[in-house]
Amino acid sequence: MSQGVEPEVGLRERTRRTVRAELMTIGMNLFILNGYDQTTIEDISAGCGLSKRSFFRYFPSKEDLVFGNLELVGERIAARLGERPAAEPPWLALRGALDFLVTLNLSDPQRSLQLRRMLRDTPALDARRLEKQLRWRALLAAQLARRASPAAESPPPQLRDRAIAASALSCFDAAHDEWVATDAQASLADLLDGAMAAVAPLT
Amino acid sequence: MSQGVEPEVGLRERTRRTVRAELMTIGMNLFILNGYDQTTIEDISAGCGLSKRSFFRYFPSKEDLVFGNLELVGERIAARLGERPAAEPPWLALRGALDFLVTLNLSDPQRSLQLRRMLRDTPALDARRLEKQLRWRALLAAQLARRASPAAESPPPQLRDRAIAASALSCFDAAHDEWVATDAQASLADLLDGAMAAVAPLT
DNA sequence: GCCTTGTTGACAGCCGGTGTCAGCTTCGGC
DNA sequence: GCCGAAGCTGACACCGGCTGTCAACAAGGC
Repeated sequence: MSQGVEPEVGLRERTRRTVRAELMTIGMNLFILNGYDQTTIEDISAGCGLSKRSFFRYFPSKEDLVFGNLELVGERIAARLGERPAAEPPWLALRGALDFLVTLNLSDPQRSLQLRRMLRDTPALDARRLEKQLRWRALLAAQLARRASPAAESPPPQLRDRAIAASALSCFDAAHDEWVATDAQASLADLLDGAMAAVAPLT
Repeated sequence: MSQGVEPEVGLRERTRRTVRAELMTIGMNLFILNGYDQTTIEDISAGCGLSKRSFFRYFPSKEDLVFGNLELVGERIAARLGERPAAEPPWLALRGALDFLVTLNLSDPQRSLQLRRMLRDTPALDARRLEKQLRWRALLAAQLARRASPAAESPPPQLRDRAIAASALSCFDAAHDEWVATDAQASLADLLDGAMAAVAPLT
């Protein structure tokens, strides 16, 4: 018995992770059901049998219940970008890296739709999502900087990389909104292709 | 005497506008001096001889002290876009419209630098700026939709317009950040040219 | 078994934001 | 001028997100 897959992790850490996950699912369910602002932290923590104070020992803020994993997502996209062939032009490489986001959304389309609709009804929360995206921007720009780029001096390379990375993310947002508008009927990958091609050719 | 330039506006409205303006300047000064989060609404309203409650009769929230005019700015940019020749390609037309933002920043560079630095230290506030920019995005996309565009069906026109508008705004952000990084030494207009040209040729 | 460390609930407090209310000022009609 | 309607104000109470503190308890290492 007791053949733990992770022998390094004790009871403490295991229960902690369980509670964390439970708080996330309970919270998201309540958010989608009653709205983000209408759901208080006491509602969520009471659903877990915890006090309001204890909630903040698992999450630094209410928003992190929703966006806690988003930094990791940014790192993944950047990692994908790093794996693209060096000869590929930046715009095309970004399109490839963004396939990670496409796959992520398609892994649970229903959830993705619900989340996006909740954000639409909670502008302040959507604003925080954009803030997280600023970090993605920086990570992607840093990856572009590592790639061999046609030596041009007229735009400082840092500016060039950030502008391209930011534009690509904007295109994804536009595509994602359109995808939500079609109730996930359209192909997110095709929409992203269309959005990016509309800005610059995907050569 | 009493030859008011605006006969329509009574004493009530005049004092109201005065107080509003005073709250904005006092607030911004305190924000830049002590930081946004460290400045309480009572600090600001007390500086104006008002109670905390009265502050909210002039501004719906603390953030609106900083971003109150931003919606108007978006409308102005969109208006500029509407004035561009119909034959001009969208990317170039947006570059022209964004000259409004360039001029705005250059009208008081010092203030612009201080504001941007404060936003850098207050991520939550910067997030709200991005939220306002979402509105700009929509306004600009709507203007693009009004323009004659090469009939293409593969990307839905709404998606196409939003992607292009969002990318242009992202380029401005990148250029603006670079401009702030150079302490306003570089030419904001040139940086914007460089950023947009790096994404797509400004033809 | 003991001691360190982590976790918890309870309490108090700060701040942004809202509802309410009574008292005052401005304004418009007369 | 007068007077009533409408606007503005401060004071108070309240909510919810968030933080500091503290005593009690459970888990883990030794």
